[in-house]
Amino acid sequence: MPIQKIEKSALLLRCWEVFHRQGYHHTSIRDLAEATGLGKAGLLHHFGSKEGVMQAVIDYAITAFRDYVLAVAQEDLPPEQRLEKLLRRQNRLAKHERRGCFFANLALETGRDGWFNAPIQLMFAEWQVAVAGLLEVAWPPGEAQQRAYELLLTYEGAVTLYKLSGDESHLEGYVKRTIAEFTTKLPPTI
Amino acid sequence: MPIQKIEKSALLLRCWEVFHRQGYHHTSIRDLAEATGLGKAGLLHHFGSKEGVMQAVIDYAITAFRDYVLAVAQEDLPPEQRLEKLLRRQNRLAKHERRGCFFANLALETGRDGWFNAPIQLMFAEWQVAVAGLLEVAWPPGEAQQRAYELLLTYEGAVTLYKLSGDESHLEGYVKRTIAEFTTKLPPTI
Amino acid sequence: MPIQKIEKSALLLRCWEVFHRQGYHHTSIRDLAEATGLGKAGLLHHFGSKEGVMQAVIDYAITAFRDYVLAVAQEDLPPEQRLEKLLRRQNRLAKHERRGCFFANLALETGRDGWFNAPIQLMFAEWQVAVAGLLEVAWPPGEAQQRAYELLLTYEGAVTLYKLSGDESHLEGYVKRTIAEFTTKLPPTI
Amino acid sequence: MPIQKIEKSALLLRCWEVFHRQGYHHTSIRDLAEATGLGKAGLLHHFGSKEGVMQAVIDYAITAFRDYVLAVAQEDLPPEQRLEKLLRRQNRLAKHERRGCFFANLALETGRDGWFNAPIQLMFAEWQVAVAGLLEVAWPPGEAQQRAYELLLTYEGAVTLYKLSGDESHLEGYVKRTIAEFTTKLPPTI
DNA sequence: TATGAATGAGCATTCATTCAT
DNA sequence: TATGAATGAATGCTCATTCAT
Repeated sequence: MPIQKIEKSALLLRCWEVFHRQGYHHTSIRDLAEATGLGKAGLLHHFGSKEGVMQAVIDYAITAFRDYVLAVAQEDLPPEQRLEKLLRRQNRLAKHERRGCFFANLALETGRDGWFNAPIQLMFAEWQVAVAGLLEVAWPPGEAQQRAYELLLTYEGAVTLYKLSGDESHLEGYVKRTIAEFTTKLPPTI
Repeated sequence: MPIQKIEKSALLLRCWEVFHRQGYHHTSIRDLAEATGLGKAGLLHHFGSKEGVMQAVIDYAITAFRDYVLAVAQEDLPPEQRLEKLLRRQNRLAKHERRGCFFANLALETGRDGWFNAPIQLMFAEWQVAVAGLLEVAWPPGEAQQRAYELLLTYEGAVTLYKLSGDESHLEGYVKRTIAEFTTKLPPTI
Repeated sequence: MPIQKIEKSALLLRCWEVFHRQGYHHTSIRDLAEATGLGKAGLLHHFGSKEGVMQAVIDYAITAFRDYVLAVAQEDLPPEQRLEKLLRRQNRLAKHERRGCFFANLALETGRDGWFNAPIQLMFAEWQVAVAGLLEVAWPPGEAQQRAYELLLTYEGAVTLYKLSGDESHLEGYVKRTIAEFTTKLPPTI
Repeated sequence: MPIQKIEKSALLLRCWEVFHRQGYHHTSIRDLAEATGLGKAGLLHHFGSKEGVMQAVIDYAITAFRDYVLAVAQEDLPPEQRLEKLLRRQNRLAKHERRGCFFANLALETGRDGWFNAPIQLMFAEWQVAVAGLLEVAWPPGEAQQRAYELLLTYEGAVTLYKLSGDESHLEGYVKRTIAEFTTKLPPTI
């Protein structure tokens, strides 16, 4: 049983990589089958359909993002280090094969009819909460929330330009500007 | 001849709409053929391949964007009105069938291997130049440029969240915040 | 499993007939699908591509030719009867729907770039060995070999004229002349 | 008018080359149009259909073959030189791009239903007459005719093996053996 | 649970040909 | 006479999915 679960998560990681690399429509069941080692029928046996695979992959990606990125906000570090670490981890994901933000890619590709929109919106909301929590050391709650929102916008823009150009300075400049503004506002630690 | 050109641009408008609605991979030659009224073979006679259609559509979309949005920066209006008009026209395009930014959609869908990346990057560069030109009324050139860059990032983020949620306040808030900051910095006209 | 193999060989027989009747380029996957009863996709599932079907068909045809024609050279009969039987069986194949020699047809149609040339050359070499073996009763090895070579040339010419005209005497004359020359050279059996 | 005729023959030469290289079914109107410089519609305007092009090409090829190869039989040379020259010219044609015998290729590709069979058969009959005429110096008419027939068979076989293997010795051996046998039978000239 | 065969719809593209100019 | 546009059928092949084992 637990072994099974491990296997399933390895399966989903493989599928996530393929979807992330090729997008939803451009990925075929065959691609996923080859990436996982299961046959086409085997994959569909597990997930029911291509859409089913994607749903499982999104759940997996969200959990992974929470554990790898958002969890940093709760670590036992000074807040500006927590913020920087969080943003850097986020960037690291985006740089993987220069794929950018998995969630934004998916949202923009599948668009208004996307059945995936809802979980992605929740994901973004969680991100804002986590970041706003950090910013509250420097700004009052309302302003912290607004700044977290604008940071999200800027990040998605930066990742778009990065994916388009391959120029990592879009991502790095984003972190630097954010941290710089944060630390100057931080109360002196004495 | 001129009649031909008009017809071809009508053709490209139709194709642009379909690509914008469905993305590149999810659009079939059949879809384009039906949208234009030409048969599949007729379309390919003009453009050679699906990729050829897309290339022509991108050229068309860039020209249209320049004429409809960027040209506003040169109009005979007070700068803050020019900026607002430019941003609002941009938003109007994004709200069309809730499709968001055609160029960003395309870039994120086709990604690093996209043969379309180069013209889109040029498009974004032009945008930054046009907007920075307007901002120079309020800020010194270097800062105006940096602010134009950050406006681009924020816009792409806003449009992503708009497309994801359907909530137009992402786009409207973006314009309001931008104009507000601009006008407070503007020298008094008296 | 063994059932499968039988089915596959029935499949290949059907495909061989179609290719033999229509040639390679003039045969479509659709034609093959209809001849076999499998759908187009079903056929391609087994062979991967039209070219893949042809490769399998060539292997099948070579094996069948060996078993049906060349094997006669080893039968337990007087040599002149073996030669005649071999040539007659060859003719019988050529007369099937007046298609001529499958291997020569293919070679001449696909030509120098044909990926099928190599196995066909081997096939012809085997033929020469088998026939030369029979001729050695009447001529010394070197001459037997040369005569087998010339018999091959003449046969391919005869089959060409037969296919062109439908006149079976091209094939029958070939056998008669060959056997006549062979038997006159044969040592008396007492 | 005469200029036109020259142009038309240049047109047909181009088409002949393409058909000879690719076979009938594997050649498209587009291929022919590109080879001739005329547009697709232009070609069809001249010849009515793809089949019409081929018919004209066959007429052209037959005339050219008569002029270039068969006419040698009437030249003012000793008969064995005429025979050798005729066979060598024939070989030269076959070696052109390693395409083999245009007429046999066509006959084997299109087969029993070929609308081209009749003129090709006439062509072969003419060949036999021309060669038999030469052989009559060495053999009585009936035998000369039979030998010409067998030479035709052997030639078609040799050209098949040449096309298959690219080994020119099939063609050269054919000429050498033929001439050798002819000259030994020739009455002393003294 | 897993696999190979099969299916019918759809893919981008090419075909020979026709038509209007 | 010649050309570009257009057409409807067909091309080889892939798609997501189902089914029998």
